[in-house]
Amino acid sequence: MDIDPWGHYFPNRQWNGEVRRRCGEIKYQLQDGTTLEIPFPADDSAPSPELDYRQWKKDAGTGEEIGPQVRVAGRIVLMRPTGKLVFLKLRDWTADIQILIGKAQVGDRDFELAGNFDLGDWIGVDGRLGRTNTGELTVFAENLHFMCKTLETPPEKYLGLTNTESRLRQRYLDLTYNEGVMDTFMARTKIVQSIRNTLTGRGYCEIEGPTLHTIAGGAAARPFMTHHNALDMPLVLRIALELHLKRLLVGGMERVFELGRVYRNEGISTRHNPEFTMMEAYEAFGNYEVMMDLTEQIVLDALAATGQSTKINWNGLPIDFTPPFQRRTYNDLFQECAQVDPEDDDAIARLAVHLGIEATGKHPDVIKSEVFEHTVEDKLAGPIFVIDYPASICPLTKRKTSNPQVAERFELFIHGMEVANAYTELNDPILQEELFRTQLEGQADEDSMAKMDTDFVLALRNGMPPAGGLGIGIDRLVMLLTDSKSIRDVVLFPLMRNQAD
RNA sequence: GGAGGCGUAGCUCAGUCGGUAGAGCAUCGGACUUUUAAUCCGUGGGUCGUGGGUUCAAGUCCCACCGCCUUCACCA
Repeated sequence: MDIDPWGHYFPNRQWNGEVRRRCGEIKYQLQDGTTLEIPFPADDSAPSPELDYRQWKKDAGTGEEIGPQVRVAGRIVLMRPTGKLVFLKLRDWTADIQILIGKAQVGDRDFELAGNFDLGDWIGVDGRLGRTNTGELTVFAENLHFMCKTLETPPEKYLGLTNTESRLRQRYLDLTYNEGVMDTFMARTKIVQSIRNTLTGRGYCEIEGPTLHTIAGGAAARPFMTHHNALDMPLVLRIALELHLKRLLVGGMERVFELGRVYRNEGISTRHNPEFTMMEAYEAFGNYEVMMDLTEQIVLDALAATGQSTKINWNGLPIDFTPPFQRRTYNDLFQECAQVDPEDDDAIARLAVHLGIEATGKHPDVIKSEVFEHTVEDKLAGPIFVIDYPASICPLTKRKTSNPQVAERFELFIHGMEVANAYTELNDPILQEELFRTQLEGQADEDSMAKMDTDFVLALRNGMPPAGGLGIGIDRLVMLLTDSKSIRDVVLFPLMRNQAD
């Protein structure tokens, strides 16, 4: 075979999906020179079940279909050779399209080439768009272009690749051969793009902060540890975006956000991956009320960007995103779900013991928070903003002027999942230093907050404008908007252990 | 880390009471100019996750380990 299998250049390619949309251009030409319209809707790629295409063709008289000249490229996912004809199903990331290769039409040389095609090969085809006798939209090949060979056997043509481990370790096969996988990840990019558009549309600028930190701050999580050789300095991977974005507020970036990866050295589950994507946005002169409105807008825009209405299903459960989302105070929900007076620390401690929570030596608000997680969070079908948290569990949040025991914070819950977390940012350096110090007491060394971030306090001493701050877990939002049960379905390459030999 | 499930051909899966390792698809060879998971004829393909143990004999029973899934724990 004198065809270079690795070097064919194939410019000006049209996507298979676009080619399929052109099927309305096909004319059925009769022998007397007149033409008939093909009796299919222009956007319909499948034959109409009511119509017997063979019979229609017979009734219409002998003639031929003349479609536009098209050029397609993709991977061969199905091959049906029948003597001197070969039917292929060609797949690109927009759609599948059938190719018909006839020996008389493409010539001996290209037909010999077609005889060497394997499932999984990448090829390009020049030809005319038309319909076969059964009515299927097809490119009738005139020239073949061989692009790349696959050396591995593809998955089973009907059942696909179902083994979970193989799907994750060989995501490229999952993307190509399993229905809906590509759609989910395309939806993810649309959601991410939509979030950027929403924020930049409101005057935000996007920045890239450092991922290597000397102190892992902005959240309570165990960090991954690493080391810089030339500086002989221990470093940690960031667990949140917060503290550097606030430094930028100090510097005068009045609306700033980052959308990027954070790393937490903790357990793995259907809702946790060690590295995940977070979006944090900070708006000077805003507060948590402003951030609630922004959160709604981000979610609604993302729904629109993925072509969905405000009423969707997740995991068989309905979600109604019709704004405004419900807003309930922490204490109200506590009273309602835990059936205990949210002000009665003793009663809460008794309930904690009853629930099997270790209560001794903990701050009453910490106990309250754990009781809240046990009794309230699972019941929050949402979308619901839980607002006004106990101040002592919110070290980076501004207190209500009317009640310093309450922090201006909200979390957005949907079906028990925490999707967003936001507050009116604390910009009092004296109080911030004091709260860091309080956090230090009784905390284990590996806990990230157990280090005084004097550099951040110094930043605050230079004056941070009052601001609202918002964090959204992108992976969880994508899970909800793509009806995905597991975070592994929305992370292209989730962390896996070394493969067994 | 605890509990439960799973691991057999490239893929999807059977494998009985412990007694010669099986099927479909895919591969390879042949026939076929309108197929739709094409069809028909023929063909090759295995360290049964890894390592031990019991036994005359282990894919099967026992132990340890590796990996994946679920669930709990952990998790601002």
